[in-house]
Amino acid sequence: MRYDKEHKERTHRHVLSVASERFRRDGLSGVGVASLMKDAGLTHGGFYGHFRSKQALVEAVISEGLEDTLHHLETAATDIESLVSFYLRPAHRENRAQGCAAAALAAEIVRSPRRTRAAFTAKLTRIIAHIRSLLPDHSEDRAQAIFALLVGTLQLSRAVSDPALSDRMLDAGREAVLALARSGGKG
Amino acid sequence: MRYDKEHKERTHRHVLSVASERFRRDGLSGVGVASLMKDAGLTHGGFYGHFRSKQALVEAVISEGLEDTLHHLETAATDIESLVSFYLRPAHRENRAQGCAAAALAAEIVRSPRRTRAAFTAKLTRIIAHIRSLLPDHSEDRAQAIFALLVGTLQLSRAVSDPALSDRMLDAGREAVLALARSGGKG
DNA sequence: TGTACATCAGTGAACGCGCGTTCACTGATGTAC
DNA sequence: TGTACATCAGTGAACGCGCGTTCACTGATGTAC
Repeated sequence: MRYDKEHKERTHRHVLSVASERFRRDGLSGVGVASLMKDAGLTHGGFYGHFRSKQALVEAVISEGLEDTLHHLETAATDIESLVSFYLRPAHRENRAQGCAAAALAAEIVRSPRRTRAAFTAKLTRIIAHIRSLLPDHSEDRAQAIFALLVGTLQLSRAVSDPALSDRMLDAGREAVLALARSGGKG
Repeated sequence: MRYDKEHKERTHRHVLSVASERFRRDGLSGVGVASLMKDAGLTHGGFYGHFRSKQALVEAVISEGLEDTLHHLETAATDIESLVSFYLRPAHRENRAQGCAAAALAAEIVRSPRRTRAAFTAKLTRIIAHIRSLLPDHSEDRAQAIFALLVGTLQLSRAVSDPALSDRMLDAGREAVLALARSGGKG
């Protein structure tokens, strides 16, 4: 099976994309290499032709996943109202696999090696910078708090078993983000 | 080895307490039954004399852990300023094992069976009710948003690899919670 | 244009290991006589 | 008070399974002649 020049690169991206969805849905430790490669339509042995280890894949997924989230925010959210409606909409709560990587993976990133957390930090900084650009006073502190509020609200709304409470939390989160955007930071 | 009447109950509580710390530190799927029982000073076989399954332990830990968090908030936080200083202090960020169970376990609770999420929801409701009681307007929406902001801020501050950014996020979170408490909910 | 060969992405058996769970067993001690 | 026995919390070997990783191999096809 010899393939054309771009074949391997395409497969690499495909595995990365499948991994990105599976990790967000089932967690970093909830997805095995074999099951992941099966989902990608390949056998497990081929994995190591694309990534040095599972940890290397995790790192790549975190970079890719947050880059993705950043891209979504940049295109869908050109003002704070659309940001908050985009991020805290019920469809986002229901769709973990394609949703925000920070919200899905934060807890496991905490337990990851420094290198992985550095990759996360780099992307997070850019997401916060985008939010900052949407704020009337461009407050860095407020942008940080707003993203934390978005992530926390999405996570809790997903964890809760009562749909009415979950909906209400999304609404409360939306209102609170707008209040924070209005009130301005401390600096 | 026959023991006095309360011996088994004491062991049960001890295993639960060790599990509670280990789960918060290493995640629900990062702690095996054998390693957990070794930490508790016992052998793995004895586990099933105390819990029906690992999932049953997880449920118990979530209930216990959030009850604990509620208790801490009730005793340490009698106004919104002390709540926010208590929750977002650096020592809390550093001490996952004894810290807020909601922040440590939310991501994995999302993927847990309905029963487990119901246990979480029950305790979460009570935590929010306590925060609500500290707010000038007793706004339920604001209380929900404030807890989401606390959880999100703690998680992100733990995930980030840059200590200065992490400190700043705690500060920004504190300021934002106070702003939310002041500005009042939508209702 | 036709043939021989080198390439290399992907295959799948095998590795040692830890997982959750079961179960026949141990042995210290409370209780019955 | 002394002895025989029942109790039962805890032990540790064993189960089937999936984990991450390695490696000798396959075989379709681009390239050299």
